[in-house]
This record gives sequence, structure tokens and C-alpha cells, in this order.
Amino acid sequence: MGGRQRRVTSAEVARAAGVSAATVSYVLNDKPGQTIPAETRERVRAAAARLGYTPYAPARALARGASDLVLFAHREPIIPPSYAPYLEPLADGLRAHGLNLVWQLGYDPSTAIRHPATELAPAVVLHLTEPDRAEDAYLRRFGAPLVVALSDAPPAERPPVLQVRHLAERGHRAVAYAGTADPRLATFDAARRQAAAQTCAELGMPEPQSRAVPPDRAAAREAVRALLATGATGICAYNDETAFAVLAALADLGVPVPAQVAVVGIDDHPLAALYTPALTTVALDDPPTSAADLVRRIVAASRAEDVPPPATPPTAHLIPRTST
Amino acid sequence: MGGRQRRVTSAEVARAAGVSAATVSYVLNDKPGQTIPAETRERVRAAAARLGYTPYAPARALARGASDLVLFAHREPIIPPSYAPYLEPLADGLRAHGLNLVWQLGYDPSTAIRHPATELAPAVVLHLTEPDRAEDAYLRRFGAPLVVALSDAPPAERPPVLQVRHLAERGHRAVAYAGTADPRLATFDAARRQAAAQTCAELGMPEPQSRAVPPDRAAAREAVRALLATGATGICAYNDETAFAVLAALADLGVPVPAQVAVVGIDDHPLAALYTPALTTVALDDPPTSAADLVRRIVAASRAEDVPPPATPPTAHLIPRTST
DNA sequence: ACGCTGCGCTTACGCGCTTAAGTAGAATCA
DNA sequence: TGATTCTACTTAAGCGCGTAAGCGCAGCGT
Repeated sequence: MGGRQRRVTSAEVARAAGVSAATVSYVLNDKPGQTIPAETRERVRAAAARLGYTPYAPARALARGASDLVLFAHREPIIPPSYAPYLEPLADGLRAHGLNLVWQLGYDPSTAIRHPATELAPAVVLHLTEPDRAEDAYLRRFGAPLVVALSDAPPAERPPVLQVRHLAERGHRAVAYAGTADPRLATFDAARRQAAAQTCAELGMPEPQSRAVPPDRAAAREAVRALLATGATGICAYNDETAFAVLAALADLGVPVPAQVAVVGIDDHPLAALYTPALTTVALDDPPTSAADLVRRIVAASRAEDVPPPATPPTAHLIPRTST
Repeated sequence: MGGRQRRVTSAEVARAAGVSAATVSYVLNDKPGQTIPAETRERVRAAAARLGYTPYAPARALARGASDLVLFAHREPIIPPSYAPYLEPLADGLRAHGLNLVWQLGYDPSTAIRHPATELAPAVVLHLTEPDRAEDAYLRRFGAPLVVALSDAPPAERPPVLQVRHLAERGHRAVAYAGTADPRLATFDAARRQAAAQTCAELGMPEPQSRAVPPDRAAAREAVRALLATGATGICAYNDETAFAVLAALADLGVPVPAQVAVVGIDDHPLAALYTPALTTVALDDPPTSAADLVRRIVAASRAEDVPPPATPPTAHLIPRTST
């Protein structure tokens, strides 16, 4: 553990292989337009391997004028578990284009702006959502194009449609909306609430009442009690985590699920099937495709090309379980 | 969105301030041992601010021979939620020492080793657990000292003690251990299982039977059924997520909790209190202290000093809820 | 025999920054 | 007054790499 290694430079590899540093660079980067016989290439590669040579990132970036880093900046210290399936395809896809995904988690734009991650010169900065003022100022400091993963009008507007339709099919005539209490998700929350309301209108159902349901058992109980007082028999939750709070509240209130009230979440959280009752939820489809689209946009940005808008948002499907 | 910025260099700042690039460097880095009057300093700083100058990381790293990056490499694409409270103090503490925390998530040592994150030259590489062979080979490629956040004998060995004692206090005379089915957690799983077994022995209870309980409802049912067949009335789970699977299985088997069987988890997962029944769990204490210790070790490593061993592991306390 | 082309390299420069080693001028001291 | 010390800077040399330009040589055509 520990102990800084002495750097092996390309000059040492060159000496070992009996060529110049330029040749080493040409060989190891497979530069097109160079005529270097296989025998020499082999010699260089062998020397590099033998000495354990790894190009020194800063020097390479300095010479090239561009790095191969993609920085995913995220305000929360952890990543929402529902994004996990997107991340591996994203990292793999970027690697296929010679880009490396790196994260900055839990950044606070207000304090971090005075101490930017100066030793990082990403080719592209990635942000999950459209940044606000302070975030934008911070993210710009990296001096790289900014790519927003989720579009302004998030695909999130479709899942509520499926939630409401599903409840209607099950015979519910009055649904309520359980929103998230997290202010950072306010825009998404509003979009989903409105999508649910619109679908109710289309189906000739009364406008859904809504309440924020915090992830706290006692507070959730009050919020859900208020929701039920409106006569709702079906509850659409902002996401599965909110739905868990709703289910906890219903259990505390002694309301049988789904006999008396039905609950639908969004996300297909890993624990959704393990909850009792198992949570009916809406899963977003086709993460690999979305990841591929994101990769495409990031690669374009890294080449200073125009960043295309996100491709058609992923579709969603409902997973019926026992909570409805 | 998009559009690569033209870099503002220190030379431009120098020209604008009417000094040389060296002076700019001295001023902006507050180099001790330089005699530069306040007036000149002001001029330089003003010019830098006006032009929006940010030092170009690779050039700085190249000149200095060291970067200010700490790379936290993690095999999973997401960070266990229970570590969230550690992360902000960690990042803040490092920043106070001029170090920047950056993550590489979901790395696969077997494939990534062929494409290391070459544009990254961290001062220190951080890994949550003691790396295995492949991981170690990969992590070494960064050419930086490696710091392991969790010690070989993880603090994880204490929580099971609390689990078993709690169950014993509640009158349970036969407990079982529900392990994780995740092979990557095998070493932790073994440590916890053994700690539980030892505590049982100390309390004069029979050795706990154990089974891996996967996060799949049907499979969990079979595993838990087997566990119950041994006559156990209390179940210690590897962590809360495993405990959720156990609770789901018990619900499916129609076994009342806690009337007939009690369950204890570890981690105080955000959803532990929202599950029905609310999950009794063991929470690790004192994350800020641990983070401070980790910061100390990382800073030492970045200075190529010897890395001190982790300080005394955090202690834990039990949070009684309704599942016991 | 002479120029020409293509091969297989090498030389040399620059990327933006830090920093050791100056240096010109003013202030201080013997 | 000349020698010395400070002040307030500047000059210049890299850090390790990529890459444009160049160069000697062999082979070819005429």
C-alpha cells in the first residue's frame, strides 16, 4: 500500500526499443499515415509492456489539447438506484469511443466554485438534469461542453399515464397523486402530477388531489390520510420510494391494500417486488438504447460538434404486482 | 450546451496585467518566498477574474509532477446508500487539503485494464475494500498510492454481535443467519456470519444455521423455509436489503413477524423504517469521525508518506423497530 | 548516371504551467 | 562613495507527450 511509483516515460521505452520517442508514440497510438514495419512495432510494444509503460495523462492531454475524460457531475452524494442499469452501458459505450467516465458526486456549486477540481480537464461535462443558475456557473468552469442527460421535458411524463390507466382498468374512479417531498425533484414532480391529471381528465375522472408524502412514517400517515379523505381509492406515487412511504402509511392506518386502496409507483425499484404487498410499478424500457443515445450525444460534444437533442424518450410499461 | 471554450492562458492574464507569466503563477498560487506588493497582486487577480482564467489542469499537473485528484474506484455502478453520510464529509475534508475527490464507478478490472482511464493521473487511488488480484492490478495502473477505506478486518464484524444480543434479550434461543447472495460481498458475509456464530456460542445458544437469501421473492421463500426448518425464531440478516428479502419470504409463507419470527438487519437503510413491519436494524455510528480519519490517511498517501492504519472502527447501535 | 519516389525513421517544436536562477534598480550600510 | 542587501520582478528551462517536417537511403524509371 502506498509508495509513489517512478514514472516510466516514453523516452525510456524508446531507448529500450532502440528507436526515438516519436516512433514510440506513433506505434502505441496506431497513428495512421506512418509506415512502420511490423517488426519495429513489435519491438516497441514489447519494450512498453516489459517496462510497464503507461502514458502520463497530463502530458498527453497537454500535447493533444484535449482529454478523454467525461465528467458526470451529480449533486447528490449517491446515484439514484434506478439509474444503475443505465450506467454500465454508458461507461462501456463511452469506452468504445475512447472516452472515460468519471464522477463527481455530492458537489455543492456554492462552495465548490471557489475550489474547482482544477486537476480535471474533462472533454465533456455531463449533468443529469438541466442545471440551474449556480450549477451552470459551476459546470462551465470546467471549460468543456455541457451535456444534459435528461431532456427538459423528461420521459417522466409518460409513466403517470400508465399508472392512471391501470387504476382505471381495475375499476378505480377516483385517484390521488402522492408527490415527492424532495424540492430538488420539484420539476419532475410537477410534470408527473400534471400528466396524471391530464389522463384523469381524458378518462372522465375527477381531478386527482395531490400531497407530498415525505419518507417519514408519521408525516406520511398524515399526508395519506388527507389524500384518502378526498375519496380516492387509487394512488399514483411520484416514484417507488414515495410509494413505499404511502404503503407504510396505509399499513399504519389499517387500510388494506389492494382491497380498499391501490398504489402504483414508478421506477421498478429493486425492492419493489420485495415489499409487502409487492408494489405495482411502471418501469422505463430499454435503458441500453437510452444509454446509446447518450453516448452518441457525448461523443458529438467531445468533438465540438453540435449536440443532438435526446432521441425519442424511452417508453414505459407497467408491472402489475399485488399492490393494485 | 456544447461549444468548446477557447482557453484563457496564464500568458494572456500576464499580458493583461502587464507582468510576466511567472508573476501570475506566483500570485495566483500564493507562492511563499515571493515579494510581490499588494498592488500588483490585485492587478493580476483582477485581470484573471476579468478574463475568466482557470488554470489548465494537465499543464499544471505536468509542471508540478503531481495532481490534486483522489480517485475513488468502485466496482458497483452505484454506491451503497448506507455510505452516503460518509461521502460529503470525505469530499469536504479532502477539499480542505486541496484534494479533489472523483469517482470511477462500475469499473470492470478485466476489461478496463486494457483501456485504463489514461487521462487521469490521480495523486491517490481509493478503494472501498481490500482489492483482489485483478482489482489490484488494475488499480496499480494509475501509478498512485492505493488507500483502502475499510480495513481488512472490517468494522462489519461488530454489528452481528448486537443483532444476536438483541434477539437473545427478546427471548429467542435459536437464531439463523441470512447471508447475501452477492458473491462480491462474500468476505464481508463470512465475517458477519462468523461474528454472529461466535456471539451465539458466547451466549450458550446453538450454532446458527445459515443460507444465502437472494433478492428474488420465490428463491428467498425457499431459503427462508430452510432456515425456519432448523427451528430458528430469530433471523440475523447480512444487511437490510437481505432482511427485506427475508421479510418478503416470511410474508409469503404466512409467518407473522415479529409474533413468530423476528428479523434484524444492518445498515439502517432509508427504507428500513418504511417497510411493513418496520425493520429493526443496526446502524454504524460516527461517520464524520471515520471520514476525518480517511482524509488523514489519504493526505498522507498523497505526500508519499506512510499510510497509517485506519483508526478504531466505528461503533454501532441497534435501532429497535417492529420486526423484532 | 541522375532524379524521383516511398520507406523508415529522427529532429525539433509546442502544449500551458511551475520554478530555479537570475537581474535591474532602489535602499541600506560601512 | 562603493559594496551589499532588498525589492520586484523577468528569463528560461523544463514536465512528457504528440506531430509536422525533414532526412538518409534503397529502389525504380529513363
